[in-house]
Amino acid sequence: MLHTPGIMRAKKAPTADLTVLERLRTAGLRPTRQRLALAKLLFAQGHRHVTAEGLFNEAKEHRVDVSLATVYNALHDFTEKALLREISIDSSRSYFDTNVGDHYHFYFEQSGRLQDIPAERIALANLPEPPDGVVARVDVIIRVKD
Amino acid sequence: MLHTPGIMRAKKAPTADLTVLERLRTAGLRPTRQRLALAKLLFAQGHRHVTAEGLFNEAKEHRVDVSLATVYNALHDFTEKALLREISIDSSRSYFDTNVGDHYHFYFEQSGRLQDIPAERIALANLPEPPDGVVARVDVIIRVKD
DNA sequence: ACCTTAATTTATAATGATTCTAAACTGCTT
DNA sequence: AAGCAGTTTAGAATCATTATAAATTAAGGT
Ligand SMILES: [Mn+2]
Ligand SMILES: [Mn+2]
Ligand SMILES: [Zn+2]
Ligand SMILES: [Zn+2]
Repeated sequence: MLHTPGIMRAKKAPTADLTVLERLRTAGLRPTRQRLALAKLLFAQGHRHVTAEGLFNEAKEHRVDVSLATVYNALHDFTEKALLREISIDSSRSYFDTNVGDHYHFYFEQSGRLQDIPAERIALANLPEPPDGVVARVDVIIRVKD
Repeated sequence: MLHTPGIMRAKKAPTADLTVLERLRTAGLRPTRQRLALAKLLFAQGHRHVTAEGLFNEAKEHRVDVSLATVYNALHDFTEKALLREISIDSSRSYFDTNVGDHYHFYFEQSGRLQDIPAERIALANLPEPPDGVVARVDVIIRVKD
């Protein structure tokens, strides 16, 4: 007996899906259909830098039915739970980075693309202490005219 | 014979004004009333970090009659001529910096304030070369939760 | 001073990314 | 199965910024 497409879709998820589901649960986020689909797009392959609009379009290409508002909600929810980090590079839009570890960036102004630079590739010495408060993050952005 | 207020305003400008006027001319920008007034606000005292809205309000306080569109135009014209530099820190708005030399920043997230860090205060070694293109600028932003 | 012209200013509308609203829906616990 | 807080969503609203196009002005030549 052949299984129907409908049943196939509901079948127990393969490893990658389970991982994503666990990630959401661990973060305290309900693994809804929308979040699971977006998380799969975001975390399936290596590290990525996406915009809300970009992820929204990617979802459409993959026949993931999700609203733009939900993409924004998910990106922010993921960021709050440290599954993503937000990067301000261009005042016109926000980027979200699936690499939440310590690292820096090349920013290619022409294309708007971001590329990771591992933390150990740059020696940042003598970082001054702020006069008040605590350092939340140190951003290094090498802007490239390409 | 006493001079009228109208004539007083048209009188030869004091040193500070001349400097600003020369700066605009040297940059190839017509020293209009609006640009002169904004440049005076920007460059009169030490280095500053302003937003368009902030400068617009400051102009109002100083009875400088100028439109918001002109503030944006001037900030961008000044930036093109390297009298200012634009800083992207927060995706919601742009900052303009009167310090166009090599330096870095503290960003106080609570207040939205920026503070300069002289270039020599941070040792940036082993900066990797971009795969393509030429480095336009290296931004270092220390984000402080205050 | 007067002309001419291109640059500049400005009120106003438009844009575009992001956020808000409030109603419908759904995952999870009991 | 029921209840409910959490989530999704269409659509409206927001807000910084940019575009438009008409009025003004700086600069140079006469
Ligand atoms: Mn794909
Ligand atoms: Mn003042
Ligand atoms: Zn990254
Ligand atoms: Zn600065």
